[in-house]
Amino acid sequence: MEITKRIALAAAAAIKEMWGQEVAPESIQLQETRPEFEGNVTLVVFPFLRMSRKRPEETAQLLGECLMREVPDVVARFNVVKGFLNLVIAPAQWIGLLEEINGQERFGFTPVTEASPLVMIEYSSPNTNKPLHLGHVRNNLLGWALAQVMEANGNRVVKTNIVNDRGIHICKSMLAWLKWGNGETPETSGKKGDHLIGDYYVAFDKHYREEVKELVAQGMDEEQAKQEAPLIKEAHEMLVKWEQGDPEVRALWKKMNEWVYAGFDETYKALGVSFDKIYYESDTYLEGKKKVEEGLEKGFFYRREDGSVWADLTKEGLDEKLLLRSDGTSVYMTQDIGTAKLRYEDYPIDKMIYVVGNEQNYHFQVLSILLDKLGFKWGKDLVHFSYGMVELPNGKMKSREGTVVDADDLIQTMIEDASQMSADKVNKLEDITEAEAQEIARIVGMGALKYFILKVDARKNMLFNPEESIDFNGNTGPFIQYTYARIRSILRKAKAQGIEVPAKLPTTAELSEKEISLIQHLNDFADTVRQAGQDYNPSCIANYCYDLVKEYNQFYHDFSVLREEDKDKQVVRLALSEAVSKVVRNGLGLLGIEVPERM
RNA sequence: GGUUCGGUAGCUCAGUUGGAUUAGAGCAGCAGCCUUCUAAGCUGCGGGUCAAGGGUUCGAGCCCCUUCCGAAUCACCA
Repeated sequence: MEITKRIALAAAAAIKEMWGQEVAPESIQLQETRPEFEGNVTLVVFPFLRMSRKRPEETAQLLGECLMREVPDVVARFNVVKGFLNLVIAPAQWIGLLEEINGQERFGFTPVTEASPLVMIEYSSPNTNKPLHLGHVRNNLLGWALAQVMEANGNRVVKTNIVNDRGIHICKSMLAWLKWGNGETPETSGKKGDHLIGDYYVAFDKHYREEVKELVAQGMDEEQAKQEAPLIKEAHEMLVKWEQGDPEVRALWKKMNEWVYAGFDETYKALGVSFDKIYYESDTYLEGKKKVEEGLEKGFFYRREDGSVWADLTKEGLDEKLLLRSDGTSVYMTQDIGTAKLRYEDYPIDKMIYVVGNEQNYHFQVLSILLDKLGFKWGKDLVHFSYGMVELPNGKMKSREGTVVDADDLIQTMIEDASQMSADKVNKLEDITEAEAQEIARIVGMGALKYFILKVDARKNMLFNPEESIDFNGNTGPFIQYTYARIRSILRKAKAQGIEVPAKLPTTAELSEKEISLIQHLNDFADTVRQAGQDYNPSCIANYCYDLVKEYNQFYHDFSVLREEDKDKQVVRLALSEAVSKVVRNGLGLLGIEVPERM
């Protein structure tokens, strides 16, 4: 049993015995002792002063004596500072804990069974008219990490993507391609499909703005000009044709979407993300209409004189929300309802998590209420995993102003920088093939990018400065990967010397403060994983990994793992190193960050 | 204006359910450390009114109220 748990139970029993009060063992505060005091675990006695009716010091003293009696194998000795009871734990307990951590391949993970709750996570959700940018990268990395975290906490997870493949935006790209494309394809141009389509989207916008400008110059007011410009009218006509199923338009749409999907797949692969099921809005938007009609019949919604359908949410403290336009076409909300319906037909999900930016907080507040009204049992408790925007030094990313950080460019730059970095190193790895070097550069470059994004609290807006490239030193992914690679190197060398870490560790070795602190730290991994799942926040795992590795590094410089004379101590330090590497591998794994055996 | 979220070092960020005279990392700056298990590292130094004010209590960066500043949102856009 865990050390803290045993202490908490014993303390609760002692309190009941001495002062006759029931205390839940979980409510007893146990924390790591500050380095300036002697001890490993500290029990805070302030909450029990009312029960003991004694001074803090006296209360702590009594509790300490009681614990020495009750769990003598755990508590070796204690001291009292004000209301803090500092406990020195018997070394054998720490050895036991270390064995336990090393004994499990996935320490801190909750196993998934058939009976585990089924959680669906929607993330990515791209539009098909432009390539992915840094904002999407944050979404994809968070979505993937969250899926891993939910699984580590004992949930069955279905990762899903809803592709926004229909609407005026894709018609704009199609039209521009028809007008100015001369039949250009990804093959003939050598461009990635999503970039090719993105270029035509930009081209449309450019010509469109010129038209508007010209109309304004002719005396038309701007709002009218925006609607009257020939290009936008043509795009609208194309959308109507699309909705009517015009074979020519549909064929073009299909062809161009395929190009985009091929491009996205490359980016997804580079990011290391994947999906179990992909939905397309072209399939779901009609379902949404049906569902709204259904709600209309049941009286949840109402129809206005112009034919548009609305939901009145004023009772919930929100506004009235449009669900169908007066011409009967669907809006964003309608599509999400349709998608929800199809999903629930496919999977009997218990919980739905939407990974979508915080700009849509209001949308999901409304969606939750609507899905609940329409009878989705998970609607009320749906989770909008709302993450903050990625900002640039001069504000938001705006594709029109060309101030976007392209995902593919960024990935390529990161890998090149990592490659350069290792080439510049003095103590380069020798006997390494070119292919291995490239693979390491990929792992390290992506590690830097992923860690940079995931270490920040998902809810907060974050800043990315393109002028300064993402760091490889300090609090970064590569630093953690580097420590991992070094530990692996130590373990390889130990093995070469014939030293293996046994399952049963020697108990005679004295443990230093640093070693005990490291074992405690390792043990916290389980709590961190749990917390990440509870708060839907992978960032605490990233920060945990950094803290752990930082502590190990300091330990590593104070002691020699391989040169220790005392065999027992050496084995314990090797076991500790192994445990750190394993926890780091699992922790980074949850974030989708790979670890290199050498770097 | 309503709603929601945020404000911690020059910059980027941590800070678990309130805990210990001194609120932590990294970057940037300065000074050291490669015959020693990988220097993508380690050790020092400087840098803070935790936006401001009040409250709750043994104790507040964290909880409550007020104010200031910033962001998002409040579309027959997606």
